[in-house]
Amino acid sequence: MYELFFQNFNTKVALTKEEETLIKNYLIPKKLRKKQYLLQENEVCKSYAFIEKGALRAYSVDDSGNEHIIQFGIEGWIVSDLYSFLTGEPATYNIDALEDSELVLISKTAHEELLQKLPKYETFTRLNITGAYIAMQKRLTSIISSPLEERYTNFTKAYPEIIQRVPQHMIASYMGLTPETLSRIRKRISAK
Amino acid sequence: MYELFFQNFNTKVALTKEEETLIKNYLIPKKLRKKQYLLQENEVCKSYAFIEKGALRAYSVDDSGNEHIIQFGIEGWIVSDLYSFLTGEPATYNIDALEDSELVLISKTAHEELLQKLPKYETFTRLNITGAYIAMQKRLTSIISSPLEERYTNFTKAYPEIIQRVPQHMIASYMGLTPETLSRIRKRISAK
DNA sequence: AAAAAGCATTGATTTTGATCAATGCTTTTC
DNA sequence: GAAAAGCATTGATCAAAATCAATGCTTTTT
Repeated sequence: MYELFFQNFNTKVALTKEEETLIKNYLIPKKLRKKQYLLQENEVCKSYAFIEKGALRAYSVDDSGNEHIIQFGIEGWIVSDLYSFLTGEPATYNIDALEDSELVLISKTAHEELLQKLPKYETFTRLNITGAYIAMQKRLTSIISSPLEERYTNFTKAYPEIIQRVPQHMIASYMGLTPETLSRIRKRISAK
Repeated sequence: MYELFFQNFNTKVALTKEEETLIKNYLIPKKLRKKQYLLQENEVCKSYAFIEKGALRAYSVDDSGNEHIIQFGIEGWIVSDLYSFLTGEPATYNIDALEDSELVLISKTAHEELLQKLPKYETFTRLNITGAYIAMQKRLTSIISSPLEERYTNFTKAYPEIIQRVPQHMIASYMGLTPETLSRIRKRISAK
């Protein structure tokens, strides 16, 4: 249990056995069946989740009722509505499972206590956010600067696993496109 | 000197006089005239900059030679090509001054030493990145989910200072639009 | 003070992606 | 194993933004 979590932690900051035990006391395991929610809009996000197994998505719903996928997550990734988690404001995202999944939850209070008690946990947190920031900045740059075909091929190169496991219309949503448009882009690409 | 920097630092993590002095030894002041570069594409980004005064922008240039503004920064903000700074890879962004500016530079080696020596500096760093992450996520969500008019009004509400100080065609670039389109959107909005 | 450069706006046209609609698969569900 | 739901694709039409082009202001530069 928590194998991947600690493997991931140790590649970022090496832990002693005692430290691992300390952290384990704060972790909460959670299983989610496909389509079940981890978080719903307007709830407060009370924990963030490390994905041990499975796949999830975070999405928002606009005024016209259309879903927009903000983020995917698979094994080894973290999903959350970070804004809600940190501020205590109601979440603007929904998070649900795309496959049966196993999560490790870190509650807000656990997070705060660990930050106090264990400097290595703060380092872990800092590195996680930094990585997430850089990934998101790449995505944003790609959206603003690159033509659609390139954006799609970049995505397939960067996240081949996601392409395998997620239906195409969700990739379209993630890219801010309709499924029809993505289908046509793929056709254009394969014509080359 | 460094007034705003330490004011900002202290609102995030309170420092003793000794700690301030320690940190001061690592800081490098830099003045930049309007249009001067802080960083150019393909250089390695060797420091990040806290803005004491002035305004800067980070932008990328695509294959067709078009500029795309990734980020603005004014007093109290941090600008950098974080990816290049952290990995040592060549920068993909250019950063230049939109006004005569005064910066506080923190070099890569200073950053690493401070992280080692001073836990409060790590907390400062973590909070900075977290804030930047949340701001960027809002921007991304807005791009994917909101109609253009709303995106523009959101932007004006969130960053009225930027609107005041930055020419409109740069706002358009930041939004991923042509100047003509933004002009027409503004016309539509004011017609209401 | 004149010339040049930068900027915002408007109009006409073209391109691109969204929308509406239908079809054929494949995967779930009962 | 039949019915239903979910999914990707294709075609036709519509809407939105980009592009091309021109004009009148400001602000810089010299």
